[in-house]
Amino acid sequence: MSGAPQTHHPHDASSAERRREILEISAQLFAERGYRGTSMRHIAEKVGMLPGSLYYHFRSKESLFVDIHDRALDETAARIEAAMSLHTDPWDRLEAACAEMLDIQLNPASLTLPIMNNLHSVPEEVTDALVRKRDEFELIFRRLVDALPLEEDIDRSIYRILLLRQLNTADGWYREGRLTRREIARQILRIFRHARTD
Amino acid sequence: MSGAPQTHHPHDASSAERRREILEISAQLFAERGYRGTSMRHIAEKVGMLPGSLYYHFRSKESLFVDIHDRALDETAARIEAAMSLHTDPWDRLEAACAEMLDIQLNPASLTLPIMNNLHSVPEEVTDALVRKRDEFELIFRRLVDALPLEEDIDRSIYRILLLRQLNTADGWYREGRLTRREIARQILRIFRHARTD
DNA sequence: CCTACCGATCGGTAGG
DNA sequence: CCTACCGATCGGTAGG
Repeated sequence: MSGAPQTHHPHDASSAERRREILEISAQLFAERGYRGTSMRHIAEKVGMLPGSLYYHFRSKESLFVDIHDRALDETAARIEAAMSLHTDPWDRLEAACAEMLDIQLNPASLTLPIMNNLHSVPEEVTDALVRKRDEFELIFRRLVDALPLEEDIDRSIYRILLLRQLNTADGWYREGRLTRREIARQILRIFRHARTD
Repeated sequence: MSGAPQTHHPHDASSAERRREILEISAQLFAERGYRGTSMRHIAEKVGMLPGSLYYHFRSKESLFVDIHDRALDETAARIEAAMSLHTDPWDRLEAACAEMLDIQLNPASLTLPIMNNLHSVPEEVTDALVRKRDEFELIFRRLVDALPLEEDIDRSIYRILLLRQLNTADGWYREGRLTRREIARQILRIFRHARTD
């Protein structure tokens, strides 16, 4: 319960802070320019240290990325569960989850912009671990979708995949101004809402 | 009408063939590993020439990518227009277009796998040209969606964007075997079909 | 966390 | 289309 990070070196308070700072800054860079397009030198520059110094905090670029990815998913899962729990109706629960997810994905100031997709820009050695973590995360949506009173000719597996794609890739086209995040969540749900009439 | 490529050097028949071969092979590599993850050396190796020789056929890696992108969109537009034109009902036309689009996006042997999204893996100098070309292509879907008898509280602009996202990113999750491309097109349309009842 | 550095790889070019 | 090469950049490390 101490919450100590699983680092491989002394983790006093200031070191943990610094580590967190590196995570947040590099998360933004990875989100903007992709894994390969983001160099350790660039990260170091924005953090305000020299390139080699990053390796005092992280073993490698890959482990830095995996760390961001895992933390982002954990935090996102927690926020979504909290938002869902305020509702009981299955459609309301789904909408709350989607709105929260969009809010996270579309907020550039967010600590958590994981590059949820386009894993082919990440070296193959780490994709296995990322996919496993992601599958675990998506169980939330599997449960949400399974609880829906959907029309019977809709494949729930495809339905879930399509919905998640929509949420995860929204940052690729969203532009501040025209529509709020919440209005977009509404429109997505508007399209995906196919209630069984019983 | 000669169909001669707009190259900057002699384009006899065999040179045009070679050029085409480079385009097809590099298109696949770009699709698999992203722009930055694909090196000119790797392309050259798969084509069967030495790295420097690629520059006999293309001015730069960027221009090679832009060329692939433009050709892919032109060919895709032509195929979609042909598929659409077999129908008159707006929903049938949309479904035909989507099925064709999916068929292209999900076919690994296809000459045209453009990496339609994730433009942030491409250097900024070329994204303007790519986005312009893409906007032009998407006019097809703008017309298709505008012709639909949609329920009135659905934003056609968002609707079009969401549908295109779905089609363009399908290769990120599709796995051969479980469902055919046509069944997926059906499921997507099943979700996006919200007819006005009038 | 800095200094100083390594080997590998990259896009690209001159000259034939 | 090959030979031979360039400068730049990359992830990472030793030693302090």
